[in-house]
Amino acid sequence: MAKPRSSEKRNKIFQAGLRLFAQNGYSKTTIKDIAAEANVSFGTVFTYFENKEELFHLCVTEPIEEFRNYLLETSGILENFSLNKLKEIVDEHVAYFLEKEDYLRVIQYVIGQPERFPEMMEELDQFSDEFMSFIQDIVKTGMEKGVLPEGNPEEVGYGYLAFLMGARLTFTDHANVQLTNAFKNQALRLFGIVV
Amino acid sequence: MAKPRSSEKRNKIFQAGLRLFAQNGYSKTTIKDIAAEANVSFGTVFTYFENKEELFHLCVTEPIEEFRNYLLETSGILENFSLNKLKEIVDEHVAYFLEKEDYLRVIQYVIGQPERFPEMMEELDQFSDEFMSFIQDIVKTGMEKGVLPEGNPEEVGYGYLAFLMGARLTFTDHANVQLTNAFKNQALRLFGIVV
Amino acid sequence: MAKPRSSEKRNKIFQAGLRLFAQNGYSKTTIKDIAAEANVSFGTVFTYFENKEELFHLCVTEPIEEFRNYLLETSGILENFSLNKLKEIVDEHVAYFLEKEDYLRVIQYVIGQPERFPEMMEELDQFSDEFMSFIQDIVKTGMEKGVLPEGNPEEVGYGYLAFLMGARLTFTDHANVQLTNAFKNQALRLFGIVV
Amino acid sequence: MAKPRSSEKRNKIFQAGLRLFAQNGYSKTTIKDIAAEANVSFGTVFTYFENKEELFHLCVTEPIEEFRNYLLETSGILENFSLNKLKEIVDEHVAYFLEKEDYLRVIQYVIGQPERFPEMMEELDQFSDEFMSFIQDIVKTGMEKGVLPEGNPEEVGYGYLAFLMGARLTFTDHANVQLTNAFKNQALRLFGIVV
DNA sequence: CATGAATGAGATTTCATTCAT
DNA sequence: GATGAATGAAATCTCATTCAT
Repeated sequence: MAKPRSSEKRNKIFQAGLRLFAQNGYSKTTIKDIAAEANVSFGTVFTYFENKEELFHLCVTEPIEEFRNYLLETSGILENFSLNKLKEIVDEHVAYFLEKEDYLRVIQYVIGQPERFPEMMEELDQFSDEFMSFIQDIVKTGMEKGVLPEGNPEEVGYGYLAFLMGARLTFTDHANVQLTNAFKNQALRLFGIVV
Repeated sequence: MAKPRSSEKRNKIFQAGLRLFAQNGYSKTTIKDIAAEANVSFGTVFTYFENKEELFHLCVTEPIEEFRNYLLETSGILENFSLNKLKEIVDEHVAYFLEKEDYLRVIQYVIGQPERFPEMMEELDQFSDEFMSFIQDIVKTGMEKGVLPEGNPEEVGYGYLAFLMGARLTFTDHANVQLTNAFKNQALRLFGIVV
Repeated sequence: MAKPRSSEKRNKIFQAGLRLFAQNGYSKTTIKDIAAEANVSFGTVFTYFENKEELFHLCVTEPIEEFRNYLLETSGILENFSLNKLKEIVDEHVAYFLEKEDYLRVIQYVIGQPERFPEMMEELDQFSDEFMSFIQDIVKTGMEKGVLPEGNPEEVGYGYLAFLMGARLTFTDHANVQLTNAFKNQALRLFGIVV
Repeated sequence: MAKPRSSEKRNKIFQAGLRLFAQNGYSKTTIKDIAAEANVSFGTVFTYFENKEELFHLCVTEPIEEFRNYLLETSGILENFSLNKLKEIVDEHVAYFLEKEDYLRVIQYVIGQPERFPEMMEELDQFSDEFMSFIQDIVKTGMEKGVLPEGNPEEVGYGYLAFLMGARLTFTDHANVQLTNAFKNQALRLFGIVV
């Protein structure tokens, strides 16, 4: 049976799932917990989601689109490149990664068990390719304009993504200003900018 | 009842547990799986470990000592600092982090659920403090000797640890030479060294 | 709340229920399945039937009347008994039993669980008594007129009913001409007529 | 994991399953019920059987062998055919079918839902073919020796099997002497023997 | 020490039924 | 009357742990 795709309740359940999957992982999170967190009865979860795995799957894949829009929408940078613009973008990236703690934890959970969720891995890999390609374009443009030092754009892409993930996942202080600044500065260093 | 602390069988079970916890997380990993992976009978696991949680706990905490020794034993660097020495150390760090995939996944699992395993979190936090302090000392020394550019040593510490974790956890290619070099170069950039 | 006793929709639901109960038994058949098979919405089933058990109960008991009419209406046979008339009746019985596959499966389901549906069992028992009594009358008349060999009319009644039920329930080929003829001939043998 | 194939407990569970599946059908019978009937804890059922369906499957297929041995072992009849021998065999068949109530109910359950358990249907069909072929041989031999009247052996086979099944399934009095005799006599009539 | 049968708590999932729209 | 979202009881199955052999 087709499940309703949007409704206030569905959204509450979805957010509850995201939060709890992030906090406790997939197996430890129970449907009962999710229902309670969403202030919804047990059976209602199954009104909106076929089963636990589907809910998890959607928690992983649905936000990708938003992620894509947010992270790549700033591609105007390429036409009018400048150091300041780069700083702005990096600041936004860092802030966004630090803010999306729940979602990134869930993603990490999937990446950590690639054989278990191959379909989801593929979607995530595709997105990470897009993101790294975007970074590489920035690096290339920056080098051409003489704003960034010589370097291997691919390496910067890898390093930058790893850094953003690690920053969010390694430190669990939810929003520490000092930490945020540290990461913003260090992220710039990965582009070769030493402030 | 006191459990034997070392024996060939205990070690096989321990390694099997580490591998499977890394691959599937805590809940998905069953004692039966561990016993099979260790080529040991089901009940034998309980001969060497009180229960599943204790085994997991030990998988997280026992290797910390080795980690500590390996990562910090190179502290001779401070007395005789040079760019080449820094490069060597960074190379080793990157290589070591990439090699210890299983262990780092397990650690990440714990860090991702800080409320669930508070005791283990504390031990890990302590180690990460030590490691960052080590890095800060390097940065301070490097700046004093004019080998490293001015910067905030604390920020470098945060960024470097985040980077190492993210590098290992974001990319699942088990051992990619190209990737390894990328990470080595990028890690140096976090110290302000642009090659 | 009184439920409507007849309507096109009610009938569609009833037939759908009969078909599915016959195919999958009581527990495996869901209201959702019945609604789908009847091309009716889920809640509508409850507009016409108090609950699942009532629908099942009615599927078992409502058709008894039709069964009674069909099987016993030929009682004119007694007044004008002949071998040909017996053959006609037996042919009709066999054909009718083979045709009413769904209903007979449902009946068998109830007979197979006598403690579970005692009320329905009683109604079915009553009908089977009537039917056997009808057969016994035929046998008695046939013996008196010298058309049938000596025998125990009660035994023929038991055997004949058992045979008709078994014929329908043991062979699942829906309508096999060869099988039908076989059963017609064998049914006559139960009356002592060897063709 | 391979399950133990024989043990006192396994047998108790098996018999309990057979009894309850016969009484309540597959869906209504719960593992809890089976465990209670077998005087065994809930989880122990899963020590001996993979899951509910496997237990049911085995309840259907395991006894076939015994059935085969019992029903066909009397094939010596063909070499030394006589009316008395036929009577003996028929008596045994009737008695055996009436005795094996549980098992026959379970078989009937499967035959009634042929699409649901295709694998089991196949095994049952094979056995019923063997049995009917055995009956046909008897009829042929009996006709050749002039002991049985002319007739179609195939038809007798169909009719006889249907009759035995129906006899057991239509009447739920567990062991009624009068009924037994009725069925023995009527069964002979299917062979063309009118006593 | 080593083993694996026994146990039952706890998780997922199904589905009859209610009831507001 | 018709609909289908909401509910929670009840079923199956998993698995850590115990303990007799």
